[in-house]
Order: sequence, then C-alpha cells, then structure tokens
Amino acid sequence: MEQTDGKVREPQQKRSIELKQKLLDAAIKLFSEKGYHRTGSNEIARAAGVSVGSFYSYFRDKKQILIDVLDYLDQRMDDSIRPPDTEPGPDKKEFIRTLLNKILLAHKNHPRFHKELVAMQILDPEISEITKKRDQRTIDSYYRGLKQWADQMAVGNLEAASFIIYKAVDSVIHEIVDLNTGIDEAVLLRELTDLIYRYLFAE
Amino acid sequence: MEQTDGKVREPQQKRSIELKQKLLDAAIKLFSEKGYHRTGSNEIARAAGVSVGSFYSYFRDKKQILIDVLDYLDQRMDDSIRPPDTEPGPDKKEFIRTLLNKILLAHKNHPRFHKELVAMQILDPEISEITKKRDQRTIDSYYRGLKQWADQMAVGNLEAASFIIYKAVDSVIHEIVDLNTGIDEAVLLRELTDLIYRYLFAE
Amino acid sequence: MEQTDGKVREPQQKRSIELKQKLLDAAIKLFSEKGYHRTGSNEIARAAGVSVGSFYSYFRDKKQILIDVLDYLDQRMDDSIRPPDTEPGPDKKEFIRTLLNKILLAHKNHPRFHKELVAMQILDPEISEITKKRDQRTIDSYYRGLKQWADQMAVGNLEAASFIIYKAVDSVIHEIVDLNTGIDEAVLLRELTDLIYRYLFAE
Amino acid sequence: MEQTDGKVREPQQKRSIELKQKLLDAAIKLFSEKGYHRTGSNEIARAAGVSVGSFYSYFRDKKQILIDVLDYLDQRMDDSIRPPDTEPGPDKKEFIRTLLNKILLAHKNHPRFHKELVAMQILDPEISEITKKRDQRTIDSYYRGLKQWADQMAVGNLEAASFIIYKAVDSVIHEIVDLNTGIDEAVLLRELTDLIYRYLFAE
DNA sequence: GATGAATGAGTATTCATTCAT
DNA sequence: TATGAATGAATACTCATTCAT
Repeated sequence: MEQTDGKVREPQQKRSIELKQKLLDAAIKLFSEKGYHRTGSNEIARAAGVSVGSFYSYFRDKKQILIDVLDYLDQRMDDSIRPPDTEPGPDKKEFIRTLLNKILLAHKNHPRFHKELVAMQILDPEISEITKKRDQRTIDSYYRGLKQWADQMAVGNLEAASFIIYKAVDSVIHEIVDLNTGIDEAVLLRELTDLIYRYLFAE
Repeated sequence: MEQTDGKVREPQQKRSIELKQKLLDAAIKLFSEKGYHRTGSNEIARAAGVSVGSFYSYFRDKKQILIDVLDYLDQRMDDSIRPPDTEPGPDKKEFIRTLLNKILLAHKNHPRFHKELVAMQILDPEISEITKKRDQRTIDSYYRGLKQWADQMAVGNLEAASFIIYKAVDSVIHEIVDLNTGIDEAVLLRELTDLIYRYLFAE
Repeated sequence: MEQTDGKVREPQQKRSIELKQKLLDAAIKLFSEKGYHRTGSNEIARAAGVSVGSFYSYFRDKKQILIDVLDYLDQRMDDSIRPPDTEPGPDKKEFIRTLLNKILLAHKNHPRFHKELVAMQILDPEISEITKKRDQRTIDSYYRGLKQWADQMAVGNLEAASFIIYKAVDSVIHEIVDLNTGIDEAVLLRELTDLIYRYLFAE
Repeated sequence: MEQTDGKVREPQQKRSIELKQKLLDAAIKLFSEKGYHRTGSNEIARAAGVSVGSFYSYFRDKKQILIDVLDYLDQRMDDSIRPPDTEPGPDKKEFIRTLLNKILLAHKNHPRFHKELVAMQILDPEISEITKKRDQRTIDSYYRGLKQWADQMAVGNLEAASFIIYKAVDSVIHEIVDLNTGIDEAVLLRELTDLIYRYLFAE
C-alpha cells in the first residue's frame, strides 16, 4: 500500500492494472513474433496503445518487462512458455512419451520467444538467475515424480538424474524444433523416449 | 619470443600471421570477457595493439572474426572433442567416461566464449549455419564410432541416436560448466555416463 | 520571437515545424559554407541546437534533408524563377531582361549551396533525378510562355528551344555568379539578353 | 635539375618517367570508367602495376594526379577531354555545326570523367582554378575566331559573347549527353546551332 | 628507389530512456 | 498521471596517406 516514490509504480488502480496488462500482452505478442532483441520499447508501447512514458513508469527497463512477462506466464501456468509438469502414471513409457510431447508442443508455440530466451539466459545474468529458478522448479517436479518409481530404478542419484533428464530433453527438443535436422521427428522422439526409459529403468 | 632485430626477418608472411593471430587472441579474450555484442572492432584492434584498418584488412567483417575464431578454436579443440578412432576397448563404460571427460575439458577451456557462441547461434542465422555444420561433423564422427558396436546395441536408428547423444551430452556438460548446479560434478558425470551407456547397450 | 511562456502554446504541431525549420536552416547554412559532403548529420543537429535523434526523426536520411532543402528553396524561389504568366507586353527585350534579372537574383541567394547542388546532381543519381524534374517544370513553364509568341518566332522546335534556353541561361548565370569572369556583369546580361532575343525573334 | 628534397620527386630517369606515365594512364582509364571519386589511390597504383608508395612519390595527393592528368591531356591536345578549337571557315553555319559536333564528341568520349570534372570544379577551388584557365584558353580561341567576322556581327561585346557562347554550348551539350532529354539529339543540335548563329549574325 | 603493410581520423544511424508540458 | 518529442551515447567500416624494411 506504500507509495515509496521510487520510479516504477506498482499499479494500484484498476486502470493502471489494465494498462500494465496491455503492455504485457503486447510484449508477449511482439516477443513471440519478432523476438526480444528486435522489439523496441516504443514499439511495445505503441502496440499497447500507450505512450512510451507510461511504459517506463511500469517497467524500469526493457529487460524488466521481459522478466515480468516471464513471471506472468509462470503464474498463468502457461505451458507454452513454461517447462510443463506431468503426473506420472502407471505406464512408464507412456508417461515419458506424454511428457516429451508436452515439451515439444511448448517449444513449438513460441519458437522465436523461446529461442531468444535461451540467448538472454546466456547473455544476461539476471535472466539467467530467473530461468535457473524456473528450471529448478521443473527439475524438482521431475524429482518428485521419479521418486515414486525409485525402487524400480537403477539410477544412482535421483537429483542428478532429474537434472540431466531435464536438460537433455529440453536441448534435444529445442534442436528438433529449431534446426531442421534432416532426421524424422517421430524417429527422434522415439529414440529420445528410449534414452530416458532405459536410463531410468533398464537393468 | 620477440623478433624485432633478427637477420632477415621473414617479411610479410610471418608478420601477417602474427598480426592475425594477435587479433584472434584479442577477440577470444574480449568475446570471452564481454561477449561478442559488447565488443567493438576498434576495441579488438586496440587490444591487439593494432589499428582498425589492419583489423579490416584481415577480416571482412566483425562477424568474420567470430567465424575465424570459431575455426581456430575448432582446430585447437579437435582432438579433445572428437571421439578417438581407436578400436573401442572391451570396457565400454570406461570409453564413454573418457569421452565425456574430454568434452568437459573442451568446454572448460573457454566457458564464457562458449556461452556467447550459443547465444550468437540463436541470434544470428549465419553463425547458426556454421555451428550446425560443426555439430554435424561431430555427430558424424559419433555415428562412425557407434557403428562399430552396432551388433551389441538395442538402438533403433543410429543416426538419430548420434544426434541425440551429441545434443544431450553437450547441453548437460554446458550446464555443468556454466551454472553451478549444486550437484557434485563427479556425480553428474557418472549419471551422464550411465545415461549414454544404458541407452546404447542396455537390453 | 521566443514562445517560452505563452498561454496555450500550440503544442506539437508548432514546435515540430519550428524544429524542422531550424534543421533546414542549419543545413542550408552548413551546406552553403562547407558543402554537403563535408557536413555531418550530427553537425547539422548541433548547429540547429537539436539532438541527432531529432534530426533522424524529421529526416529519414542525410540525403533526405538535402532533398527537403531543395524543395524548400524551390518554394521560396518559385516566383523569381518562374516566368510571369501575365500577357507578355510589347517590349519583348524588356521582358527577357526582367526574367534574367529574376533568375540572377535567385542564384545569388544561395550561391555556394547552388554550386554544391550542381555537384551533387552529378555525383548522386537520386539527386540528379530530383533536379531533372525540377528543371523540367521550369522548362515546361518556359514552353508555355514561348507558345504565346509562337507566330512571331523563327524557332523550329519550341520544346527544344525551351530546353536550350533554360540550360544556357542557367549555366551562364551560374558562371556569372560563381566565377569572377573579369567581364562586367551588366555587359554579360545584355549579351545574354541579346542571345535569347535574337534566337527567338530574329528573322 | 635541382633535387630539393621536398616529398614529390620530378621523375628524371627514364624508368621514373615511364612509371609516372603508367600511373597517369591508369588514372585516365579508371577516372573515365568509374569517375574520380570512386577511384582509390591504391587502385590506381595496382592498375599501373606499381606500389602505392610509388604513387605518393610522384603525386603529393590524390588530387594532384587529377591535376596532372588534366595537364597531360591538355598537352596531348586530347580533344576528347579538352574543349576543342576549330578554325573558322567561310561558311559560318557550317563552322558552328562542326564546332558543336567536336564538342559533342568530346563529351561522349569520357562522359563519366567529364561529369566528375564538373563536380570537382565546383567542389574544389584548386581544380576550379585550373579548369577556369583551360576554359579561358578556349574562350580566347573563340574570341580570336569571332574577331575575323567582327564586321558582320551585331554583337556588342565580343569578349562577353565568346564567354557566353562557350558556357551555353558546353552546358547544353553536357545535358544532351548526360541526361536523356527525351528530345531528339539532332533537333537539339540544330536549335543550338541556330541559337549561336542568330546571336552572332542575325540583324 | 620501391614496396605494401599498417595507420586512424572521420561519420551515418539506432533506440533505450527522459522530462517538459 | 499520461504523453511523445527529444535525447545522445554507442559503433562498424573506408580509404588517403605513411614509413619501416
């Protein structure tokens, strides 16, 4: 409720909240279409039907709106940009297959945004910190999922396994979506499924 | 190491090569420290103790020096990044472990630069094209290596397997080197070894 | 002339126009003094008491401000450079004399800039295209003027005549203004008048 | 014969003279093909099969070689770049026609070089001085030619007339060659001939 | 003399951010 | 509060000229 007059206002009025949302929506749209780097702050403001001045009263930075977009999508549990969770079922292979398909779909929804995010994550420590946390949540959920099968697995360290699986799957799927590998997507997915399955359950 | 007052001082050839090397070294250093985008061509030249003019007589473009740096590092990394052609010994796990360690070492040589490169690859189509080719060469060598064990493997599609293994290993090792995962490196490497081993040889 | 504290200060419109005008004025001044090529866009902005950013929000290009300057001067010169539509009086020689004097005056307004323009016209195809059109408009107006005396003239082709007269008069007057010919200006003007007069009306 | 060690050497040995000539020839060729501005000093040297260093021991400046080229062509009486003379014969109209054709030809031989020269003349005072002298020589020759017909002419001031005729003819012909006027060249030439003829001889 | 590798001043343009109204 | 006009730092590349060999 405080109004500490630092520069960036936390929107308290309905109008303000609407305005900020408009800016977030415009940013999501533009980042997805053209990527973060090719999108200017003036452009976002214009697309939101708002002045640049307003943009900068809601977001300290151009970077800040990216961070806020990330947060927002996380809160909306938007699987299309957030790494998706999946509840483990009885059929292990089916479970893995489903998980992979979800991730694949997520990558395919906002490919440009997704790509840029990886770059940003590398280029900018602040973004890196945020995505690391996001990733960690996903890895944790994998960990919790895997624990349920702990007694059937040959895996030595479940934490490490969760981490490795997440990173391996994410990067391979990223490449499938982004590059044209020349290899059939279905084949790649099948092999990727095998990779995970055997790692976890092969004796 | 100085060659300022020798007798015949092999004139152009040598000086030129030294100069180009100075520029490449300066570029590697600066790209690693500040990233490609934040490094100016004037800056590289100054760091190499050379004029901008010289910079542009050795490299068409700012992008060109990045490409040349890539090539240069490729050549210096070759042995570490390429799986040995030697007959794979009886201990397959040992073989994989050795391979991973080599890759890990390669990544540790220029960690920041490696990161930048991944970002560039995403942001710039030309760089993307180059690294795709680089990657493909590595994947091909994996493919040739794996074929030697073809009869002992449960893998359906060897091409896809090579691709997946490369991407998975590369990204996981990248994360090991880059992020501090909080998980012991040795443990991660062991699990990664298991991942590959079981994928390939588990029945 | 200042408008810093008036009442309602017509906001954008007026300020914008003033700013653009300041830039145009600065450009005319600098182009005239140092020539187009030796004048930088930053310099024009500084001379106009404005930022480079503003320069580029009013003019796409450095070339664009040259083009706009051309247009601007055209508008201010129009009356002087265009032969009056009034019925040509009985004294044809007097009419030509008046016309020449007007052109002379126009040339004397921005002599250095005029020179630069001729050079640009030669060096730059885009400028060449623009001035060709400008010239053509003038030539057309000459043509319309000459037609009124068509029955009293010995000229074979009125179009060609208009073209030749324009180019001849323009270049000679240009030289009168620019070079110091060592010949009395009045004498040159008299001879030029004769040139045109006899060409048109001598039997 | 002095060897005052200012920077630029006057070539005294046969080899030197040949070298300078090679450079002049290369410059003429390149200036004609691409114009002065688009031709680099390194390029001229290379085309002459000589080092840049040598270029700068024969010519203080890039501008200097242009000046020397002009001188050289003047000495060779190369009508293709120098304003041509013509001896007045008995048939006045024929004389004018011949003169115009010579000038036309000259302009058509090195159109690019010719154009650039006009620009240089405007942009650079030193070049301006030189071409003014060149022009004056031509104007003088016109003057001498016209004097022979002095008693048959209505012209008031022969000096001014020579000047005007030269400038008018040169500029009109320049435009004929350079721009595409859309008017038939033969028609323009006929009218231009009439312009001169009537000016001089019409009663 | 000759070479040609090296020099480095010079310049148009973008875009995140500010601040007067 | 909102506006959007104004800001200005930052940056790749060229080419005439020099000078060490």
